[in-house]
Amino acid sequence: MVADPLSRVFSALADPTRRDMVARLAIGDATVSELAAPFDVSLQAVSKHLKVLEDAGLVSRSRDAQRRPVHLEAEVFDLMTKWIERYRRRAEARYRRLDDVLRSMPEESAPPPPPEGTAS
Amino acid sequence: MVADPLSRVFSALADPTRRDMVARLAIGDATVSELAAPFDVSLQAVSKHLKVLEDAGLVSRSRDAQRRPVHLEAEVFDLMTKWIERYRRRAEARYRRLDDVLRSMPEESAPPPPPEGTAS
DNA sequence: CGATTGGTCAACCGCTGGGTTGAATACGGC
DNA sequence: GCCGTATTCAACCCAGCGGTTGACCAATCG
Repeated sequence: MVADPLSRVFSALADPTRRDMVARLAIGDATVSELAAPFDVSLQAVSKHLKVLEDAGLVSRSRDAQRRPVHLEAEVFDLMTKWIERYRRRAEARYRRLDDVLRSMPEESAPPPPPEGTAS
Repeated sequence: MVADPLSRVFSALADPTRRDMVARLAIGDATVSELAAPFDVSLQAVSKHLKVLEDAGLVSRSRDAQRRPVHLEAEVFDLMTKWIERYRRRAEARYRRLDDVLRSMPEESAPPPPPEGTAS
């Protein structure tokens, strides 16, 4: 899995089980078994999910005797938030602009608008 | 593809090509061919990508003669943003709390903390 | 030391995702 | 009505994902 960071984060969170794990980890660190408990899957499956989350930078794992406590890393969320906010704002701005245009020229809507239609 | 909305949105954006398309659409609506131009894939592949984005509620498609202009829908972004913000805030709050704890009791860190380790 | 607990590695399996090509559909122009 | 343009549908291919089981490490307990 050698994808770009953003793809890794998004695809890590595209799985509901992994999102649930993140939700659980937001409350506090947990061991693999603790994380596995609520889910009806093998420990190995959970281990795989954790690897995905770790590769995405969403969690980190340390060591405590036999246990491997999992810790949620909040910073990576920013990567997503920034990307999302960027395009959302642009889209919303466009929407408001269009709104203005429609208000200022209400007759230009039904018939074929002049020539070309590529630019904006 | 009958997954929950959040999974659909995250997994739609897990693909770099689709993110690029969203970026392009943030500038303004575009036809399928226009969207396809920058990418080195077939028109059919682009059509599939658009279907994924549409199923996720990220874009909508109308009709203009033979063309099917694609429009970015900003609202769905909120779904993600809300989810992300929720857990990020919790994780950050925990982090600050831990910080406080560590500051107030600097000796309790290295040796095995009392018994049990499940709760928090 | 051997046994137990906690977790990972490896191989495999069925399904889906992203890509292809080729045929079909939906319009507008003539 | 026919042709070209814009897009989608259908079938197929291959890689990767999420799941399994079985074997394997790591560390603590007796």
